[in-house]
Amino acid sequence: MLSIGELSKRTGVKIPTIRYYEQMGLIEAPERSRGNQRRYTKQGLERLSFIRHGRELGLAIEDIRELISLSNHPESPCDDAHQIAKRHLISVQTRIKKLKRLEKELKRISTISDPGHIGECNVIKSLANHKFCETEH
Amino acid sequence: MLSIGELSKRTGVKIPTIRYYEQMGLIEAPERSRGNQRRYTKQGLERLSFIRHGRELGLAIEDIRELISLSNHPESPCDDAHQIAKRHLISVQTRIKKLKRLEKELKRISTISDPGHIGECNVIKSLANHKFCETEH
DNA sequence: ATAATGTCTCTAGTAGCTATAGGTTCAAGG
DNA sequence: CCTTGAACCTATAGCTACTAGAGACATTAT
Repeated sequence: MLSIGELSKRTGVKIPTIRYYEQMGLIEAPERSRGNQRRYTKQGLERLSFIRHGRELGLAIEDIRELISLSNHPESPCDDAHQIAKRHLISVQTRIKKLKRLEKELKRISTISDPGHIGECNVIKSLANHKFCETEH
Repeated sequence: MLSIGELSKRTGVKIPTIRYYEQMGLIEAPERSRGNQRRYTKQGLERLSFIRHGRELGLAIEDIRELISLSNHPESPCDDAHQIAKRHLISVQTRIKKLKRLEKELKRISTISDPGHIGECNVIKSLANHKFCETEH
């Protein structure tokens, strides 16, 4: 039986976050000690690790909830789980593309040398100026 | 003089967001029409564009606030603005790295073929299993 | 003049936590 | 057995950066 602190250490999920997950029904409320403290089993640890991994991959809580409910019906088709992963893959690839454009721009504006006062600062100018836009609006 | 709707169209910032920025003091409260509607000048448009660009680059509101206040003192040194851009560049590069690891993992788990039922689903298994972790915990 | 669209304020909701206050319980040392 | 200090409890509020809704008023086009 694990206390909430031990569970937190083993999963890397912070204590208030664990309680928050319980409150929103993402994990089951565990047994309590005589003094009303939470006591977790191996199952509790596994589920929280599952959630942690999903969050690390950037999945939304609701996606994780869906995956959990899928995994509770071991005979149901696997397609849905793959769909969630694929959908998320696409959004991750989109984010990577955007960040790379952004990286390029930041590199450019953060390495140019400036005369020394804000009036001539290219960082400020870049942000003010539409012609540096890579997205249209 | 631009109405809030026109300003919104030209900058790509949604109307409630513009009002929110005003409320939090990121943009100045503009003049009003006789009927109490906001009327923006070219300056208002420029400042909001500046903010929009910063947000597109992923800068936090507080960073943008700082840049604005720097740009209001045109004789102050330019270093601070570069610092903000550089600090942000590093965080962007970190995010890119993380997302790429994530992309790899998602690609792997979303393309493997499974026997058809959740009991054998590798998407679920990957999330449950520590040995697939690329970060330690 | 009237209808359609735009705008106003105010409040509450969103995601995913994090922090604080004030009290209780647990485990270890004496 | 008693004490002490860390860990735990609940409840509430706060965070970032918006977004959505209600109900009323303004502007614009016909």
